[in-house]
Amino acid sequence: MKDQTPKQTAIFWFRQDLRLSDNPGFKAALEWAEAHGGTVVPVYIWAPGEEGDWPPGGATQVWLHHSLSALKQSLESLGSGLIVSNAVGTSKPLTSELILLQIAQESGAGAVFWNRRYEPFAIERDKEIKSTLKNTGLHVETSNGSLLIEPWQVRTKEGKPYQVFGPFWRSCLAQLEINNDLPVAAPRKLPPLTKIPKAASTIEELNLLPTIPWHTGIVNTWKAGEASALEQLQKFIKSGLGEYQSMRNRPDIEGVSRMSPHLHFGEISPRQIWYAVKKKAAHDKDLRAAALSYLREVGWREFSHHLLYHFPATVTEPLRPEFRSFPWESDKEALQAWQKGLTGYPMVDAGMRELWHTGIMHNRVRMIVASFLVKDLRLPWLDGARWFWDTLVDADLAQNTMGWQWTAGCGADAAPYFRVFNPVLQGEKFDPDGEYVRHWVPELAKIKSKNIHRPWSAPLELAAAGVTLGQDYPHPIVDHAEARQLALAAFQVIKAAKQINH
DNA sequence: TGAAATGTTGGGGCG
DNA sequence: ACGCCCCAACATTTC
Repeated sequence: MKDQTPKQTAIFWFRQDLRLSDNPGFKAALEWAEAHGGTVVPVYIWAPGEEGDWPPGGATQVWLHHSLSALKQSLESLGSGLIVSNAVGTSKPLTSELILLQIAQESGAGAVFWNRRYEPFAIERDKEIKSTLKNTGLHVETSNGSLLIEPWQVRTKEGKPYQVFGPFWRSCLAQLEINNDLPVAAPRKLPPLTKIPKAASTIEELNLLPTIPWHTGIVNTWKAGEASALEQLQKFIKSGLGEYQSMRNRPDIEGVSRMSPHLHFGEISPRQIWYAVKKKAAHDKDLRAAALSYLREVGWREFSHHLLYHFPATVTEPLRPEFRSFPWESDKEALQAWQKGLTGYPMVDAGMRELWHTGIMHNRVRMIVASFLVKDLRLPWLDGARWFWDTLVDADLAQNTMGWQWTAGCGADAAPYFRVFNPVLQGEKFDPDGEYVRHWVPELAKIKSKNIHRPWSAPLELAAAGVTLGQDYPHPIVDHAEARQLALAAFQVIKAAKQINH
């Protein structure tokens, strides 16, 4: 190759958008390449060191491994391929920036494309990379591939970011009625990947899978990748949407869409979901309410990104400053009991075990276990957030942060301090037959549903089932009624702190 | 996207 | 027959 080779190639940098359909950044790269008579080099860079304090957790890595494999296969089946680059484990430290520059040089690229991310450290890094690449004469273009509306495109009348979900979503809906691009179909074929850069690695070499195989539950529960995401969406729309409103809080029933990990990795876009659901509802008027209630949950995902973008400090700091003086406990044993699903509260333990085993936890149960950690045990919400970060396949900084701050009461539109979930009542209400508990806490499988959420109050039944509390299943690590009083008392402390600050 | 405490009402048992 | 008490059942208030 001569030095004067025209820069015809476009690099597309895959990040949290591991799909080919409705991928605006990828589409832009393809169009640029076509216009310049060149090709596209699809790239994925593994650089966990650039993820701030939140490098991908164990479950995330397992998912990523399989999602990258699926993506690579689709790219290859369309005549292209995926360049996988590893910034970790080499003798000299590499960065995404250096890797992109190197690939650009080797492939004679004239442009680099990607879809935007919204985590504070990612914004910072991407800004630097963009500036560096531009300074070397490259054309750089970024797109919105992950959200219905950009965080900065929704504002209150005073021009401020929203802190309450209701008006936020109303405003989004109004905008989306007027202006919402249709999803773009996947390309039917791709320009060939002619030259493999020297830095190219393999998915295997990223070492994303654990050496001790704890991840079989995840593998058996899920199928990562775009095809699986689209298939699951269709299945949900066909057979789950109608009952969504009535069943969405029932962890013992398949009542939810299970889109969250697919959305996190960008195997599907929220816009694809939006249009598929809208289309179904237009076809079947009876599904209108169900469709709105489901899309509202997609709205919470949008809201979380809005909050993360406008209040980046909330990743570690409470949005409400008075919570800095909340008297959190420090109890390693209690934290571990919670993590392992050994609190003695069946509903909490079932959730934590489901999480550990499958990488997911039903949303209703997330609220229950989170409330238990933060209010019954009074352990810091960040401890919970970090555990979820490591164990959830859908771990997403925006949603994780918002969710935990909501539960702790220190976030936007948060649960008021006095709202303390009773794990027994929540179990009786949302797992009325005890099937969810029976599945994840098999020690209690023989206990009748009347008592399964409070086994300690049924000594005869426990004896008949051969279960001894303290041996086969733990005693409750706290008394909920007492714990509630202590939580309410703890909140008086920050009430006082708020007074002093004002 | 709670739960507990407190207040109110009305039917039925009972002296 | 009547008033009194008890206590579900429901409503309201409080945390």
